[in-house]
Amino acid sequence: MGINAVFEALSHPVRREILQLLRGGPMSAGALAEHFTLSKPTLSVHFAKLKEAELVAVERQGTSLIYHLNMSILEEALSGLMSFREPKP
Amino acid sequence: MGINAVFEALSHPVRREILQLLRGGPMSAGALAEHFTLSKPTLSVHFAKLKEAELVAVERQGTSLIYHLNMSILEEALSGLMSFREPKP
DNA sequence: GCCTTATTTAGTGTTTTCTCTAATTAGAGT
DNA sequence: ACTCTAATTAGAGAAAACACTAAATAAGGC
Repeated sequence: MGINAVFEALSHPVRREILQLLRGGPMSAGALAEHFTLSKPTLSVHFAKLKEAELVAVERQGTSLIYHLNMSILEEALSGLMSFREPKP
Repeated sequence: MGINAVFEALSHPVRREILQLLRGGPMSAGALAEHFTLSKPTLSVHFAKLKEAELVAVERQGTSLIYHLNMSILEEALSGLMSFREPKP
């Protein structure tokens, strides 16, 4: 369930760019959307996929939803890829 | 072009499992196919995507095609993910 | 309670992915 | 040349992904 969703989420360039943007710190959905020419609903669907993969977490702040990176899942995916480098046990 | 194809290739569980199998050393298309319940043509399409992403390389040996891991591309994708861990420059 | 702002959910059409079976290519041996 | 094995390419259909516009939800200020 988990690892599949993570790699599926990472497969789209827009979603990877969203993660890049979040490296600079938490951002609202609207602020993120301004960096793309896509419509807000389209971006919202991308956010949902990143959230489903737990690559990002959401927190409400007034009327805004603030997204931020979830490092631990990223580390997990990372170490999964890392294991390719070691000879099979 | 390159990085997109790599993440696209990594997005399918079967293709990730193919890479896992290749960790044990080079294998022929047929030998790889035996590890799955999918048809050989289907697997062949997965091989093609991995090859397009340059995650694997092919070499003919008689009537067989031998696939093996291309570490350098894997390292590249890896360090690309790694950069998420560092604060933005 | 009503209006505004921020964002998501619903509905729709198009494009892409994934799988299959059938046909084709490539090399090796007789 | 013929045949066998190994693997790919071609064609087709079902399922999923992606983008849009329009409608719904949630919180805050008047």
